[in-house]
Amino acid sequence: MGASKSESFSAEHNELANLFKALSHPARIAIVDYLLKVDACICGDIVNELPLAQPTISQHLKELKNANIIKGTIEGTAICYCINPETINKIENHFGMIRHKLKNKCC
Amino acid sequence: MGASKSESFSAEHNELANLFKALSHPARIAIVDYLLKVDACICGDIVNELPLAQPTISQHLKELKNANIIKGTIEGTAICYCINPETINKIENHFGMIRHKLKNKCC
DNA sequence: TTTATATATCGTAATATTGCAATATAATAA
DNA sequence: TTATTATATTGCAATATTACGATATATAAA
Repeated sequence: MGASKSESFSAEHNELANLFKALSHPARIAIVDYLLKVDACICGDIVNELPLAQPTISQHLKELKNANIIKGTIEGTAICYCINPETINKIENHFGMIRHKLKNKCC
Repeated sequence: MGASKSESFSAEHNELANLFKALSHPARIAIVDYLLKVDACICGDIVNELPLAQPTISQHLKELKNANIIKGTIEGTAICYCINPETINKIENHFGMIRHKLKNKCC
């Protein structure tokens, strides 16, 4: 075999795993980082910022979009990408919940 | 090609990506979830909890250990696994930082 | 209309991940 | 010592991801 047995796990566990999978590549972390650095959401020059070819970046952006980590709106010829705060909050809350549950543990 | 061009990205971006990669599989999310549910850290029966063979689970545990998400201490014949709160805090803080930076943005 | 610019999709080669049977290792029990 | 039990490692087949050249699409400018 080799395929992930995702059907064997709960929808929630799969959702979380997919969210983290979207963040599991340095290029995608760099994209998120860059979107944070730029003052406004008028982007479109991510291709010049990263050491990857345009189709590769387009692919990474698609994965971030599918995971709802970023949103893109058409702005003339370019596309304006920005981070989706809801997803960020969702992830932060998830780890806050874990931290909370850990408080009563032995370690 | 096909290999991730990780050398082209910063150490920090690679570190974060590796952390999320460790959480990018439903089995590993399920393991973390299970460690949270169990009262103490005396575990050892993760194999019976998940629909995967023992070598597969051992491999997933290894990846979580390498990413410092869990720690394992030898407890007689078994091994006692528990979640590393430091790493959880680190991730939570990262997203808190992102949320903070987003406050001054247009979306 | 034609050209230029920005992004997306297709096809494919290189590499990585996943899962497990078989086997190894290590500690305890008999 | 020889089981027994728990976990790790090896080897390999199936599948997924990554990267990019070529090409397609879509909008704006000339």
